[in-house]
Amino acid sequence: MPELPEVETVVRGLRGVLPGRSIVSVRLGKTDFIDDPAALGEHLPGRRIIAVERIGKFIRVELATVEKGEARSAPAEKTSGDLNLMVHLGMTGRLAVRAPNEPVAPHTHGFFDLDDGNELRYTDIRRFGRILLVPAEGLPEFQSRLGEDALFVSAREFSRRLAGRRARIKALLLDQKSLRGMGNIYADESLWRARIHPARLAANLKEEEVARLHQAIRQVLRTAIKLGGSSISDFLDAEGKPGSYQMRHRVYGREGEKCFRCGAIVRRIIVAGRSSHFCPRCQPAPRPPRKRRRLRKSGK
DNA sequence: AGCTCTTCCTGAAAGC
DNA sequence: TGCTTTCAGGAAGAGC
Repeated sequence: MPELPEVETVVRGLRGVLPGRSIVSVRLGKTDFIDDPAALGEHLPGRRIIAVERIGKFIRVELATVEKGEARSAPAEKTSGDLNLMVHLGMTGRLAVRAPNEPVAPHTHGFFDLDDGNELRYTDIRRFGRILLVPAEGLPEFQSRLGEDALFVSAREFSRRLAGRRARIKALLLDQKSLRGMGNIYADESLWRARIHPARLAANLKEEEVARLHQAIRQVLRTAIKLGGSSISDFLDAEGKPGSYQMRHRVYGREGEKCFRCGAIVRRIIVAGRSSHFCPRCQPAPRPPRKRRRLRKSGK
């Protein structure tokens, strides 16, 4: 499933081919994951791609209106865009440039025809992804609804975001409004590295634990990006190549196997509605051992 | 504020 | 063998 490292990998791939290209036309299949399907055909054709960026788990394709008289060979870049095509890959989304004669993968629901004859294709088996247009002036608000990027957040800001929060740390890591870009795999991996149990309340973390977690997140994400992300459940980069970070997973998907650090058996529990993998010895549970306590016989 | 539950969707895997 | 059920999960919304 695409999380920050996978999205970053896709963005880097697209950045090499998309800027400078113009969108000629748009063809759509199923559209239930698109905010305003009609708007795509209305506003994209004729615009030129000037940049590709990552905002949390969103891919931002920045588009500019091509001025009248400006040849299609005119230098790209510099002008600032007036429209952004935002793509969230959800669980199974893929975004890649393909030649028209290449076979179309099943569940491909979006074709953005480019002026060089190629197609930017959006494929999404489960359609948990999302596509929407955000005008340039709406971008600040769009961004403000997401937290700091998990890869760039400073130690100070990170700890400020956790301070006083009564939510479980796992829930906060997954909450995009708190920290953008984290997903289930990297949350579990980071917590294991930092030796923090996923069900701990953020407010109860000691200062050094918060610092350790911040470090762990950076390390895990950086290494994952370097390896092209994790390819489980068929993630492929923009060129169709798998990443290899799944080989480095220390707890995710390892329930019942031995902890790489201490040898205890890795467990899986549900925290914040998500399956959470952890080592019961390295990541001690918070005091009330998460058992469901019987309601006390009323009285006082 | 934050928890649980539900919804969306499909394919893989488990169950019978 | 083959059909049925369960599960996985990002994000949003409801209800408590």
